[in-house]
Amino acid sequence: MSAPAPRRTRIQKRNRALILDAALEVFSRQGFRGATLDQIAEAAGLSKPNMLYYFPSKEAIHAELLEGLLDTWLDPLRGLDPAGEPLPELCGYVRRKLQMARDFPRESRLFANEILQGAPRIDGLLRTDLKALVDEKAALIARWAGEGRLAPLDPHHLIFSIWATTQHYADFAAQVELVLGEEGRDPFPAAAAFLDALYARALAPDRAQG
Amino acid sequence: MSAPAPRRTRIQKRNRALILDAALEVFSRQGFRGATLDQIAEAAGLSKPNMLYYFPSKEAIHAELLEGLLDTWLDPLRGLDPAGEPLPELCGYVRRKLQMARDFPRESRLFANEILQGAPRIDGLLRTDLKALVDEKAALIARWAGEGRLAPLDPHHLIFSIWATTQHYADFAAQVELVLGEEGRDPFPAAAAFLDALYARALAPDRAQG
DNA sequence: GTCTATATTAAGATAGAC
DNA sequence: GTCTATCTTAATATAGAC
Repeated sequence: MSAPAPRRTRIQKRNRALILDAALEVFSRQGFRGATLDQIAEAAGLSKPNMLYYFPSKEAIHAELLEGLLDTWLDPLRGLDPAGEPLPELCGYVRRKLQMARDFPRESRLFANEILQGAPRIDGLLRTDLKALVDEKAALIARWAGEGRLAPLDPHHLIFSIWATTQHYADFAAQVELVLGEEGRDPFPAAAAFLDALYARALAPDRAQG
Repeated sequence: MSAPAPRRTRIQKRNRALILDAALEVFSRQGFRGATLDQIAEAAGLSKPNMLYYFPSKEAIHAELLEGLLDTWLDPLRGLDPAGEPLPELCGYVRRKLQMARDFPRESRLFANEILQGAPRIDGLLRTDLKALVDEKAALIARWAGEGRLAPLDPHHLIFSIWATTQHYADFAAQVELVLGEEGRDPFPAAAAFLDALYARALAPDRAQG
């Protein structure tokens, strides 16, 4: 489906990477319309015309970021293993997803910005790739619940809750930091412990009745 | 602290309300920088200069929206009653917060946009009003947990998880709709049932050990 | 590949008539 | 209170020299 990777010189690779990194920084904070090429060029350390030598337009830069995003973003869910034990599998998923929020907060915010706006530029990918994967994993979770190996919770909404609780630490980091009031301190260890306990409790299957 | 409410004619009240409603619509989707006065004026059904007769600037419109927001937004948490039963109190809080997301999705997105950008315009209010209320209610939850009437979960992170899971249905509505694939249908009843079950399970106190 | 200079449109805001 | 016209700056993008 994707075009073949074009051959690029070292300098092209370097500058494209600089631009994409700078654009991620700016788009993830300001959204598409709020970001300006000036801000991105400055963050990349390039002149605006030089930046536009590498990408034809603002839209093209944004599109390239979004394109690469969803695949990485769904990796943790892909890793949910039908052959594993339900409870550890789901707790592992939560842990991986939280780790993504910690390691890639800008990607999380870029995605959040896009969805907040109504997903105008990523709608197609969500309808196909995202929905297919979620439906597949929701079916797996439903099967586990049906076998009594997991609490009987709506699988789609369970996945939503995992997305929400983990991405919260990237998307709402400013608020988390202010509320916890320990502004230098890393909130992720406590978040990981909390989420593990939350889901371990909520997902444990009902005891077999006599 | 607030200035006294200025006296206003009927036409002033009507037009200010039209402008604020239109601005909420636009700011909540596009963020502060992404929104334009042209979009807001058009949505309000007023000319741009006429709109600027009622508000001195774009910033002033946005500031007025944010100012009114936090109070309403925190009402559900304020309702957490120290005299009530812990489990029903918390489930009631979740229910009220979800109801807010359903009834005021634009307010939720406005808030989300502001935090995503690093809370530049609402930082002060969060440090004072928000933090004070959260700390107060977290202490209450900690007390309940200490008395064995609630599961021993970190109260601050518990509150974060409730914010995240409920606001998700407003902020990420586009994605929720696409993933559920029933595009006309209201996802809130199922969400309410799921969240009630999730928190009822997770928050139930450990059984007393012999 | 990179730069300066600039064309073009959009956006925030104001002037002044009515 | 509302409008048309307009000022000013910012923003996307391009031309063309080096």
